[in-house]
Amino acid sequence: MSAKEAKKNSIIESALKLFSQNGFYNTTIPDIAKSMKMSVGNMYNYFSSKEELAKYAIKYSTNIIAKELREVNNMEISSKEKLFVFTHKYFENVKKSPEIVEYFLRVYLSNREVFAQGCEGFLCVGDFVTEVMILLDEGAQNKEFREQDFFPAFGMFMGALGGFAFLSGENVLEKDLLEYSDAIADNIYRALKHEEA
Amino acid sequence: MSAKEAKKNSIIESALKLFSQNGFYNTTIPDIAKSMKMSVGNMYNYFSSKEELAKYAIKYSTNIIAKELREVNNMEISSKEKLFVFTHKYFENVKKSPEIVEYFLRVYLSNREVFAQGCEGFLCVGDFVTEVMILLDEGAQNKEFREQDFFPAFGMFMGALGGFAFLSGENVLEKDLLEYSDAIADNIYRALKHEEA
Amino acid sequence: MSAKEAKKNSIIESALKLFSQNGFYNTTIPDIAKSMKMSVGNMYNYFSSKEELAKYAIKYSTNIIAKELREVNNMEISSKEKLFVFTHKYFENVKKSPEIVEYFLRVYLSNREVFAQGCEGFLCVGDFVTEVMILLDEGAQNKEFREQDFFPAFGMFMGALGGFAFLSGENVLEKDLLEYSDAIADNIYRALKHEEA
Amino acid sequence: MSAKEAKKNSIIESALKLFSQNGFYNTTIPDIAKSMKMSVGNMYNYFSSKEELAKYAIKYSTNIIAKELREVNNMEISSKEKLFVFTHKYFENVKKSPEIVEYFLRVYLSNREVFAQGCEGFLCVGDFVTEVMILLDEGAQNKEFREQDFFPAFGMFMGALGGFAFLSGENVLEKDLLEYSDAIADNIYRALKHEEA
DNA sequence: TATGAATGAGAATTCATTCAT
DNA sequence: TATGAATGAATTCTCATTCAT
Repeated sequence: MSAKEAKKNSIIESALKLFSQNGFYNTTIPDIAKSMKMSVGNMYNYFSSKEELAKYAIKYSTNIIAKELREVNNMEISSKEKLFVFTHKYFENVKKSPEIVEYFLRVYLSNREVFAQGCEGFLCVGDFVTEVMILLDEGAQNKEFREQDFFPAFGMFMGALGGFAFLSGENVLEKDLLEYSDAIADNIYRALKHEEA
Repeated sequence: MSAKEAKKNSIIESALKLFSQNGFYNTTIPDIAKSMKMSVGNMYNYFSSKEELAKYAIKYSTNIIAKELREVNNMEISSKEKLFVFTHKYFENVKKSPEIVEYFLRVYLSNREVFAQGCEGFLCVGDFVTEVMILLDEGAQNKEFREQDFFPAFGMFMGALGGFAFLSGENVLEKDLLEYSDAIADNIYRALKHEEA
Repeated sequence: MSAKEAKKNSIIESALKLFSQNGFYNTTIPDIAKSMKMSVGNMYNYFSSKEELAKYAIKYSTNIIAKELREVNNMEISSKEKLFVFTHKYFENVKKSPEIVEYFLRVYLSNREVFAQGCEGFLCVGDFVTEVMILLDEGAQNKEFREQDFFPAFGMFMGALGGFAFLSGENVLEKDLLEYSDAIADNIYRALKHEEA
Repeated sequence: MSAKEAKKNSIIESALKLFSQNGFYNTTIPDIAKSMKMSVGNMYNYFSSKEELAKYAIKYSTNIIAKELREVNNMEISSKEKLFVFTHKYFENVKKSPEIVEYFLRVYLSNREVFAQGCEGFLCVGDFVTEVMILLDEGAQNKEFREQDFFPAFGMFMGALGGFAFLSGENVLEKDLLEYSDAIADNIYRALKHEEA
């Protein structure tokens, strides 16, 4: 990775944090520049616009989560176990780097206009969606999960994880985030599993 | 309801639509005024600021959904049936008036700074949260649902419904929204129910 | 003319002066606002962009010159006399309101990109071009002027008048502008007239 | 000419093209550097500022036209013939290298502020002006041209040629530029010549 | 109540120029 | 001589809010 690439990534990480904390429209380029201790003008040597930066950021954060799930998918364990392991890793991530998931929830999902050009369909989050599909497909082929339409299963999986990350961000939870991990994985598992499984 | 109250509500409905379509920061007061065929100045006779209007809007839309769920809660049917009936009504709402749910998902959940003062905790969405609690509590007391922590159950319920409304808004679904209703209610039910139920 | 129309015209006049003195790119919206003693934001209640203002200005200044020439064209005098009378009136204008002609020469002719959209062909200066055509055509029909292609005659007419306005703007002339009027009209007339005329 | 001189000239030629196409303010130093395949920083080893480059460019383009006219002035032909020959050569230039004349018309004449320091009076275009003076003076001494003030004669000569180059640049001409050459030279000649000539 | 002109503090972006390498 | 990252002031345009009418 060239020095310029490294700096680009470093800017993305800073932007990710600021965007997820303050929102896209309340984060200014000077804010990001200041957090990087660089000048406003120089920012534009790395990204041609604020929107472009936001698009790089969603790809960056998606890759991190996708990589996590890919590793789990590659493990030699049952689909049920994969569900529990990934849920746990996911919440660890939310605890350690909340900006990654919050960026997805609060910036990407909510500011369609920013990502309209260049992130059509699942273009910018496809890596992660693909891994979720793999997890669900495998489980169905194993007979661990019921056969069901992709969308309800996907919506339930993402909704349960995303919804909880939201609650965590709102600081309304009474216990540590990780203490809920198994209960949530269990809910998802029960929703997906074969009746008699 | 006074004439003024009626006009206020009419402004809220217009704002709800515009905010949910274009986002809070891409909807201007002149936009709202124009959609109401009234002057900007006059808008301020009804709401003291854009933020105040946004707060009224979240209460307004929450009430609609809460009322829907309250009616279901008051029915003389099993908790399982309540789940299915409400899910169906919810998706009917999403189809008929997507702005109500989209406002919650894309404006309220994603622009914390706007609602920070005045909507602390569940202050602005409490009516709905309360009804969800009632639904879950009753199910547990019936022994239809397992005993479990409120948050995982709540997050899963909201996440599954919210997540699907998102997918619907993204136009990625292959079938009509209502055709998914039972599958989603079923997923939620399976997650919540007693093992042997 | 509404009060708003009047103010619009007053802004155009101010802008015309500043643009012609300092050029399009060295005149800022704050400059124009300051010259009008109004705020920057309010400027945009009258013109949606700096370019739009520039386009209004070329139409405005063209109309003034075109009106002058139309009056001359309507006089009951020979084409030769029209040439002399208009040249004189034109230089009076250059002396009295140099911004009108200078805007044409230094802003309109030299910043094609600004006028590209909306002033195609002679769209924004057509009024004046039409009058020149009438003058030349009439002279040809009178047999006062030779038959010749429109473009060489037009280029010579405009070039001689425009070129001199430039020299005047450069402050290189030794005598008062008006003292050159007859000599210039005479040059143009000699170029256009019938040999034996 | 040293290697450095050669590169300087090569930069000037590139800049001339870009300035005349896009205008002074819409041509950036990075644009010029890119067209030269060199770095911005290195550009400043050749020219201390953008303005300095623009001043070199006007001298460069003036020299080309002046040289053309000087050659004609040195021919052993009548003043009338010189007028026709030069007009033809001038339009050949406009066709072959429009940037040279367009630079004069669209950059030099219209951006006084850029050339204010260093090109006072005719300092940067003097070579050409001198040759025009020689042409006009000789004609007057020959008795081919009328005695008349320098400025009206000069303005008409430059105006007719410049005006036509403009029309050519606007792509409004119906025939090939060179087909107008004699008609234009004829107009100029008729304006300047002795009555009985 | 109602109007819409007016304000002015910001926002994103550009670009001539410098400077460390 | 050559590179291109870095600087930061300047520019256009936006918009919530106010206020005279």
